[in-house]
Amino acid sequence: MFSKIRVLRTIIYFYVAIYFKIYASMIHLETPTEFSFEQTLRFLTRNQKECLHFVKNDQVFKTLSINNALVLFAISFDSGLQISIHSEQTDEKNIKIIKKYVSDWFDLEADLKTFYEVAQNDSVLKNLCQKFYGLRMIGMPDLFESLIWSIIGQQINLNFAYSLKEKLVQNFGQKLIFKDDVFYALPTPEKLASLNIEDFQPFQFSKSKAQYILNVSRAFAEGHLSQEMLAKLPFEEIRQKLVAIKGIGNWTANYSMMKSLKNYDAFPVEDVGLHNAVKTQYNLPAKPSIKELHSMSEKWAGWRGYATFYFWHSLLG
DNA sequence: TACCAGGATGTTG
DNA sequence: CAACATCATGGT
Repeated sequence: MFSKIRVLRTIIYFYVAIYFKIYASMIHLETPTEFSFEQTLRFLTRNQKECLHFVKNDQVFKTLSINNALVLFAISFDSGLQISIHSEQTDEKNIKIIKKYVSDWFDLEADLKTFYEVAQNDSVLKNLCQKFYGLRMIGMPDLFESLIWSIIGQQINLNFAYSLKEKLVQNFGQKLIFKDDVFYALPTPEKLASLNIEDFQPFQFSKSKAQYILNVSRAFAEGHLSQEMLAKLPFEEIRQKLVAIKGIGNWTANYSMMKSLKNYDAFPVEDVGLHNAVKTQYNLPAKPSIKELHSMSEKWAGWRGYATFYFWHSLLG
């Protein structure tokens, strides 16, 4: 009789432990009315070489470095976002950080209603908004990541850009192994700052591209530049501080401002993808000039970055 | 082979 | 300030 109670107690303990193991690390994140998980996945799966997140069975896997420790979590959708954390320690602090990260990443806080109202001024953009209803600007909550990614993407096609990023991440990034799968996170600024131009060349980086990446990495590693520092500043001051770094031009600055700093009006007007999308969507005989784009974009005032994102999305077909 | 790709910098008029 | 030249690297 005594041993039966012990067995029973053990069983109960076991299931209680399982319960907490599973449910203590399940997080629910409310989504706004204008939110489409389908469009989110469509964007996130746009390139097979993407190595900083992973999508399988409508679940998005992401590794995040929190206090120098990698944490893996998976996001799925079921009347709101469900986040499960696959990590040993998941304290309240980490949960808070992850919630904030996902909210920023999928841009859950943006006032999409107002964007859609503004889009009514432009029949072409209005059409895209109906087609991609609920698409939010999938961002990069980490400014360093968006700067590195946009420098990689300068003047080369996206496919090649993804393959350069893959090499950078796999060779210098942080690695986490979970159930025989390998998950990566971006190299730290310190790690990249410690490299030389020659270290990049075996991976097909041009010398200038490597130098630009070093410039940004060193600025971050040495504390001359940080996301917190910039986030407080007004639009033009942020842009100027970014452009002051050799290798960051207007396109890169605006790209990062829209993707990482929630400057929804940031407008990477030099973007070739935008040019192609606008040509197609407006049925123009040729790609628009920068001047023409500035003029067209007045209709999107306040939301030029969001409009750009929708035009990019139209390139997926 | 010439031209293109989610540009940036430097020089010239 | 705007137009041009040059830089690099791979893909088509």
